[in-house]
Amino acid sequence: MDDDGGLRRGTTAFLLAQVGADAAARFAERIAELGVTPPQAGLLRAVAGDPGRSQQALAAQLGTPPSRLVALVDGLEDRGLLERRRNRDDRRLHAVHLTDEGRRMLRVIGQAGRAHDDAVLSVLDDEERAQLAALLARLADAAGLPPGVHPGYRHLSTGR
Amino acid sequence: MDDDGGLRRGTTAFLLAQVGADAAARFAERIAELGVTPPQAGLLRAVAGDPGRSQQALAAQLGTPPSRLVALVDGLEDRGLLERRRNRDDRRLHAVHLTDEGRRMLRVIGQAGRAHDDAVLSVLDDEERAQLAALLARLADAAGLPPGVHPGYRHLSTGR
DNA sequence: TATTGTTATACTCTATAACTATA
DNA sequence: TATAGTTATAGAGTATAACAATA
Repeated sequence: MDDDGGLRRGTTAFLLAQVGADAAARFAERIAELGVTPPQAGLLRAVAGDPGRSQQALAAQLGTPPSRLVALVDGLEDRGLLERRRNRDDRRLHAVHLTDEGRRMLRVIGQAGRAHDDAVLSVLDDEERAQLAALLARLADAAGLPPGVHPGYRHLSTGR
Repeated sequence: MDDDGGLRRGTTAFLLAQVGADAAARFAERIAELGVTPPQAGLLRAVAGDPGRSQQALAAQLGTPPSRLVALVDGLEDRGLLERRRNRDDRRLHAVHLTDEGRRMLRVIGQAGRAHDDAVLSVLDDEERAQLAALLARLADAAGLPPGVHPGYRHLSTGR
């Protein structure tokens, strides 16, 4: 049976970190072909979820310093995937929107994500996948992780 | 039931990356109090698993460039947790060993790891923990992840 | 004065490549 | 020449803090 309670591979928490980091790395490789990094994909997704927000609001949601968000938006604006629209009433605010091309890119990223998901879980049957998804969702809830936000955004030095 | 097949939180692969990164970050915080980083802890563990190996062998196991391993060994040697012993037959080789203090530290890290594991999994009962451990072990096997080696060691630019 | 966004700077981590000493 | 280890250097990524524009 080769079942030692999961300790041959270390603790379950270590396994989680190990498998999770591998999954993240493989996803990064996949979307690298699209010319996008995981933080960029996350920002596109965050913008799509609630278009027109300020950069401050986006930074707060992602848990990243505003300065980093500026650089991220810069890169995606240069690539024509995002655009800043200045608010006429309060000219300090830059509402961030997806361009048509940004929406297209997000769809392609979504396809890549589903293909990636399928590749990662290929050795599990449907019931096992559902079990795993449910268990992980409970861990995410317990840890207070916001849906759709990768902890890689959170800056570590100040703790949050 | 609030069960949408796990998609409220994105794909299962994303959840895996999210929960895994959070677990890794929380473990890092925990052992930071011991004055050790996760890569250092991983190296101590690798040395303990097969003491006296050369730095090249350790670098190969961990999937890291030799230059990085030198720096890691340097830090742990300065802290008195590791020692290099020169091979008399081939004076190029430096066999890496744990010191007594290194063994002590590794035990404390192990305790921290078990406490961390318990904290991460606190919302799951014993049966659920076993299920999760088994599912993750299968994913790790399928991905070809070597036991006890965090992918964070693998350099990304050259692919491996 | 306070807030949004931006820029400047510095720091950490890591890889690559050159170098040394031994073989 | 080849190999183990080391050092030097540079790049990516990110945070902190100072700054400019607007309120």
